[in-house]
Amino acid sequence: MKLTSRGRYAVTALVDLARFDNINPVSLRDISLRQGISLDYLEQIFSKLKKNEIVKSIRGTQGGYVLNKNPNDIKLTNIFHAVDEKVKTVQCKKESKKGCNGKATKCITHNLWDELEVHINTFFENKSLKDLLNNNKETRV
Amino acid sequence: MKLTSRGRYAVTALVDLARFDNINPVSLRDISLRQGISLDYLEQIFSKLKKNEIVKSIRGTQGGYVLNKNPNDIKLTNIFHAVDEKVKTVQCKKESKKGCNGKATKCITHNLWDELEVHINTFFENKSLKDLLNNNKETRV
DNA sequence: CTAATCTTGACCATTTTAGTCAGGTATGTA
DNA sequence: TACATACCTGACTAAAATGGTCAAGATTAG
Ligand code: FES
Ligand code: FES
Repeated sequence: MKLTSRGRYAVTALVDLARFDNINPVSLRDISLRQGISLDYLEQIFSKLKKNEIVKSIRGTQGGYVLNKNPNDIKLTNIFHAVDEKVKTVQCKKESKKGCNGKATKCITHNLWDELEVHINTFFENKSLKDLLNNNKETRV
Repeated sequence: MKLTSRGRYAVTALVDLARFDNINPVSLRDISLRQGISLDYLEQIFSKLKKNEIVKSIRGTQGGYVLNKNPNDIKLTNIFHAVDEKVKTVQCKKESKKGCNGKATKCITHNLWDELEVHINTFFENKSLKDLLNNNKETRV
């Protein structure tokens, strides 16, 4: 199971953004330079974050992005959902009674994978951007 | 983040094996038929499980595989490790002070990804094959 | 002997990832 | 008004990972 760079970048970029957006919009160019993430890739990512109403954009000179919500209301779940970083422990559809690869029934370990998915998602639901900001200011233990 | 079929198959196959190995070795062919997993793929998987001393093999007619340990001592961690299903939340090396892609320092969200990795691995460390057997008996009735 | 099984290694199609590239369009400022 | 800054969009691609298949052989019970 691995976390993609896209998901990592989305969170990192938003933490960066959250730190600086008090006064002015933050440009992707700045984030790119500060965090060492490709500008072109960031643009793809922020396009998704915008569609999901996590950030707002301001065009033109001196423009950039600002958060569209309180950092406390932006959970990792929301961020990951926005950039299609989903937790998938199975192939089969949840609604369907069928198993993976169109098998007639669910497999004998199915409950386990459901549990695992819940376990991971719980982590994402309990972390907000606010937590990450605090966490980082404290230089943390 | 997604769990690979390889990891899922390994666990499913071992649960199947654990159910039947009381008397005789269990052939991969049987597991393949019961669980609907490609025989050739199972062979790759069991080769790794054997190298990691999770199962023993018995060759020849009436041969097959048997568990090499008590189901209680086979954790998901062990199984996943054996088949290279690792939890990776970052690209950078843990030992190194450098960040992802050879950056000079770790990123500002690094702690988060470490936490996440621990959170997931904890789940795997607390589940044994025994748990899955019990679990399954309960739900079967 | 022969059928059932494990053993090994090569091979491959498809999908995903992590970007790059090449254009736009909008807008504050000089 | 010119122009630099920044967002916006879509196409493209190299490399890796995934989820297998295929072929050929070695062991051993019956
Ligand atoms: S994981 Fe899909 S059938 Fe169990
Ligand atoms: S995840 Fe590698 S530097 Fe933070």
